[in-house]
Amino acid sequence: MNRWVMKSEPDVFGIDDLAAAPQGTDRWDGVRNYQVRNMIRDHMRPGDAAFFYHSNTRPPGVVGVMEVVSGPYPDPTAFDPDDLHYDPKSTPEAPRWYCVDVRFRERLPRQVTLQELRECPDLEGFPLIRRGNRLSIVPVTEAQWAVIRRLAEG
DNA sequence: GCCAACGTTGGC
DNA sequence: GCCAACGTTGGC
Repeated sequence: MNRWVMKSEPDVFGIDDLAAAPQGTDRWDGVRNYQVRNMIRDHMRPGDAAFFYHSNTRPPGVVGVMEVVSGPYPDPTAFDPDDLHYDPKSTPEAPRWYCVDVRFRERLPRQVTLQELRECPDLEGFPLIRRGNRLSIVPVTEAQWAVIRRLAEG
């Protein structure tokens, strides 16, 4: 089982939106970065756990936990000319972009802010807190997962 | 709203 | 294959 942090802007799609979705499940689509695409396509599997991270908000940070509930499959939004994430270079025959379904598991007892993550000595080298990191999905080790969980307990 | 960081595009 | 221009992300 792999562990991840997945970022989304709460103004666009936040933890509350996921919790309110049917069965608490929704498609994590719209990824248009090759590094992130590769992580989804090659390493995400059903049963993986993921922190839900609110980006581009004040304060940014980890707010909840979800579970990957599908294998990777071609991102249908890439095929839809009316979609914001339409990419004519991706076709059903040769899909360029991938997505997974995720299910809401829980809200954390309290948000763990980016600042707290940065200030935590046990998280040194964690890619999420690297300056200039722009990947919307980041792998998390079991140890890092436990540290973040503990921070969320307050 | 600003701007640093970084990915992508396209001319050459 | 280099690199400048441009667009986007995302913290602040």
